[in-house]
Amino acid sequence: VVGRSRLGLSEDGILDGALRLLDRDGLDGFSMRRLADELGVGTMTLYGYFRGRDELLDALIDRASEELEGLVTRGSWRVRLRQLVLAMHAGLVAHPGLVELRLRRPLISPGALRLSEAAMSIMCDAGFSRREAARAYRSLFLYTFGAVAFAPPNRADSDRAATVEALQALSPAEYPTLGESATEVADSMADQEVFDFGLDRLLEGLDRLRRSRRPAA
Amino acid sequence: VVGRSRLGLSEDGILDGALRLLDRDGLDGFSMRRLADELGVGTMTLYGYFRGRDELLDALIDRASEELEGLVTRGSWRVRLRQLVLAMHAGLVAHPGLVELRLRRPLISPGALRLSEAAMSIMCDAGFSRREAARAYRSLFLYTFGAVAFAPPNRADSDRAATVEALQALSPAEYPTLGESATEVADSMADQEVFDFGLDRLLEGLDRLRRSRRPAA
DNA sequence: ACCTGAACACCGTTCAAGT
DNA sequence: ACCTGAACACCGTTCAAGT
Repeated sequence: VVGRSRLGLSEDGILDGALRLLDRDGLDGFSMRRLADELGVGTMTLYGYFRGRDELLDALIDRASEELEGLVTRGSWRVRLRQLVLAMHAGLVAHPGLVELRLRRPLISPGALRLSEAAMSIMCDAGFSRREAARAYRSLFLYTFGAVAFAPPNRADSDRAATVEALQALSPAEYPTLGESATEVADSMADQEVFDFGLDRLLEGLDRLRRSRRPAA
Repeated sequence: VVGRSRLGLSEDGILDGALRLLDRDGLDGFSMRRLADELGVGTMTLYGYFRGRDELLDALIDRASEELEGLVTRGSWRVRLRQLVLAMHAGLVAHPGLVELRLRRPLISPGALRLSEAAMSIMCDAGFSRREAARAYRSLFLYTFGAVAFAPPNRADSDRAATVEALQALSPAEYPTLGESATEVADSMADQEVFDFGLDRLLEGLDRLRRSRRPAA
């Protein structure tokens, strides 16, 4: 289905260009006019395929979230859930612009709900109640999106440098612990393992909850 | 220090107006021209106080983050850290627009670092290494900002409704667990307690880590 | 059916000026 | 010192038209 219009245009082709533009220039650099230029068509041509900017970006999210699906492998509920969340994280990191523009709407396209289905099934099978499983997945979801939105890896080094500078400017009297921990705090801004650290704490806490409800296991 | 210029203008007065505008109309509704109108001055007047839009918004964040400081009370490290994170969450929920515009820069103003100082000192006193404490606070921070950015409470009900609709449209064959858990999943979109749930799992996981390093306690 | 330029109501910011 | 209109280079989108 590769473009059957006069100019070789199609919804998919437009979305490809949009994702390319978003990855390259960020959300700030994204505009309908620039996208049209990128595709070599008039701006208004895009409005024949999408009702407007918002609808185009929604369609982009919907399509991209289908690619987030991670291979669910064998192992304990905890191992499988961990893999699922790490796959979601990796998928988002590949396209940080998507996270930025998803702030204002819930993520409930069929593609995104595949992940929900997989996560819920892992947890319900493991003995969590449906309510616990729903809350747990929601927590993991918020943590994962927060991590990509507020600590995109491509920004890690500059954030680290800015943090060092800010910490050095503090008075040791008012900020004693931060003064002693300047290195560790700055490192945590650039540390790719921080996400895994928090994820493992969350999973540990979920495991404790599950064990307390099923003392036999 | 209430406005000493010809028009009664001051940096603080401008920031007050900016926060009011941001709370009322969201980041989409915020513009330099509208802020100037709101304040009853010419647009360019603002440029006498701030170099531009970005600097103005940065100043707004810096000032607002000082207000996040929660009263640190007595209790175990876990109780105190929990209160600190809940205070941060409540402060952000009061001004969701701030979260939106903080996406692109690290949060390292002195005001924000007060919270870091308090959290680091609680955890280091409790026996966490500086590295663990830094990672732990970073995880809590990402979780908290993610929760406000991707699940602002004022949007909870409409998100819940949209989720119910999306879940009902799914084929039970492809999404069996989600079909059974529709109520619980939809509820988790509107559930004010989801934040607390995830926070408590994180804290539980941190407690397990701490205990494993200090088997005596 | 598919595509588009012109026009409208918006932006942020530079510049040169007004008091 | 403090304030500002005009102008420039951008936006998204409506409308009326071109092929």
